[in-house]
Amino acid sequence: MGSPPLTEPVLLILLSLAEQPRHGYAILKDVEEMSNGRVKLSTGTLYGALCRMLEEGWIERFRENDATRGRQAYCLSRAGRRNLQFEVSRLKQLSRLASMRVARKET
Amino acid sequence: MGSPPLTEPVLLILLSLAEQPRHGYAILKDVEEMSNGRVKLSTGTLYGALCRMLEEGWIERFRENDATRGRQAYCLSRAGRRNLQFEVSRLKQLSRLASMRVARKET
DNA sequence: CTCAATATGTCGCTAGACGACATGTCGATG
DNA sequence: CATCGACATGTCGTCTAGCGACATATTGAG
Repeated sequence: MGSPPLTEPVLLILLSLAEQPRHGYAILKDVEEMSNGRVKLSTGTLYGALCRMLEEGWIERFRENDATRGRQAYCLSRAGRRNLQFEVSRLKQLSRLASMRVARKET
Repeated sequence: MGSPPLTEPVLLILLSLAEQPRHGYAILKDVEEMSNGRVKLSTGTLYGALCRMLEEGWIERFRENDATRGRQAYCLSRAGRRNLQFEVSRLKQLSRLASMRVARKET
């Protein structure tokens, strides 16, 4: 369909969950690590995005056996994984195109 | 420094100007073509972004010799090109990371 | 003349990102 | 036991980018 409804924070969150189920705080740390400390998601961004993704069925709640407290983990749904794969292939295309364009006019 | 102040529309516009100077309408068409018809920038997005980029010194006005009408072209500034190169290398990194993460858990 | 394509620009709405704040648990240290 | 910092989740208000809709003007084709 249209242009990416996929913003950068959302992509990074999905990427984080692609590896393994994680709870919110772990996602925060993982995203920061993934981007070498550049992207520090605020909790506002994180939980807002998680909420939207739940509604759209990209992620699901993941019950931990020792689910003691509010500590709740999330995992990618099948739809979410498919979606992510699609977006990543798009990203690869864009990346290739961008490299070519930038390289051409080099001084 | 921080996280990408570089949104998708802005990246595509810079990429369009990286190849050659263009006026607004040509950028619109080029971006659409680059993305295989997926990304259709509205003029609101385009001129808003151009304005911001002018202010930040990423692009400059480019005088055409036959500058008859309001038709005005833009070109990348040195700072803009440097910035673009930086962002593209970042994009490549992200793309690589994303590919790995998505591939790992393949069924 | 009229219409479509070219071309530039404004305005208001909305959604997403983000900083700041609020709350609570848990383990270590004094 | 009191306290402090890391862990953990969530809300709220603001700010801004994106975008659709509208306005306008030129130009070449039919």
